[in-house]
Amino acid sequence: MTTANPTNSLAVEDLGSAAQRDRRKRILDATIALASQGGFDAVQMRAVAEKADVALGTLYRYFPSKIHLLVSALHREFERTETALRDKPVEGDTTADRVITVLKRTTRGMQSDAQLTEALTRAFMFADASVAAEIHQVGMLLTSMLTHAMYPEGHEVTDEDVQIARVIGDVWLSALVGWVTGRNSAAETGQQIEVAVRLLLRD
Amino acid sequence: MTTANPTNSLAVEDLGSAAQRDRRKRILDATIALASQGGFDAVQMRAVAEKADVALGTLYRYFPSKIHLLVSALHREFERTETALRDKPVEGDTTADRVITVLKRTTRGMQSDAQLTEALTRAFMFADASVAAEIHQVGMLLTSMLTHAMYPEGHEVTDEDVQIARVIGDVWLSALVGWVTGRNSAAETGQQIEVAVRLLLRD
DNA sequence: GACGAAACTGGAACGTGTTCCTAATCTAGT
DNA sequence: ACTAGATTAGGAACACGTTCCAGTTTCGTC
Repeated sequence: MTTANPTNSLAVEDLGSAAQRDRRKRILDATIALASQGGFDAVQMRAVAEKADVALGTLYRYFPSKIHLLVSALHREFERTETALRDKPVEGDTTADRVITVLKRTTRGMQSDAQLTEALTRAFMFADASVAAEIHQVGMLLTSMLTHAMYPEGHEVTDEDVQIARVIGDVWLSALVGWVTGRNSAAETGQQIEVAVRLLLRD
Repeated sequence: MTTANPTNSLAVEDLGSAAQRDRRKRILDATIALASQGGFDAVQMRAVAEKADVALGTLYRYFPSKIHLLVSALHREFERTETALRDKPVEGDTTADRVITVLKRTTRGMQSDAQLTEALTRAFMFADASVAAEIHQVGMLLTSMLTHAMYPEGHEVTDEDVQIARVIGDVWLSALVGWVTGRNSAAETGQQIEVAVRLLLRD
């Protein structure tokens, strides 16, 4: 899956020079700042470029589209969340409780910045095949977060566990989309997730 | 929920004159024709207007955005599917079997026109709050399809049944998005749905 | 330190969704 | 049939994502 990657496509893991890493960071910072302030529509490529102090062409060299940009931002945010979560063990007696705790905490975090969440979620859902790589990474991160919640310490994770985690991830995403688009309230969103988890993890 | 609706917003249920109903139909026909031929990107508002033999301004009078247009098209298609399904009783011994049958049949139908499905699904997922009404209708239709599959004949439907149906609908949508964006193969999509249904409906 | 390649800047230009305006046409009420 | 009001046609204009280009700067190599 690791394709040859000579000089272009700095988007994923290629580090580049310090200046390049710094540019990339500035771009993602600008993206998130604009997104938190005005959501998906406020993340305008010209505005991102200006705020990141980078030419428009350079922005496109780093991120080939607005969607790539936002999904990459989502990835970075998610990584932050995941490492923060990885440290402290999750409280809760049953797998269901732990998963619900983790998901609700994450959801609450996202709901505290509705605009940002709207921007990132919409981008994630709108992504087409050209963003498959980045999407896949985010999906893996989410699944891993969930299996971690299911089994706190290096417990074996079966195929079925992964399947369940994936289903839960799907429901979580759908619920988030429902919330972002104003179809569900925050309470309904939490309930929707809880229902799904309890149905899927009744052991 | 039925707000006053004097003259505008013909999009949902307002019938209007025969000529207007005909225009609306021509627009949706053109939309679906373009979508099945070239997917989301091929549904260009100028192209739809021309193909439907309608001015651009008129198109926007009937459907206030491309997303509204595509979601309305999805709604019409879904209604067609649902009434077609409603007739013949679903075969299958268990609830899980019946639900899987219905979903797989529907999925197969959609996969047979990949471009159309891509267009409609992406629109559905990209929709923002302003499309909430149309989205909600489609969601209700889907839930009703699923509860119908669970209980063939006028059997009572509990709250939990509806919740389960909703979860299944979420998973189905996520799976569809995965397929549409080239992340999952058709086989994986089917499997993903089957896994979720069997987990949720093990009685 | 000089050279060539790659990256960056600044900005023009293009495509498509959306808005807006004017003139022509249709519809309802008399 | 006539008129007022609503609807539609036709098309210009604007916004933002994206592409492209010419000139400048940075970077690796000798």
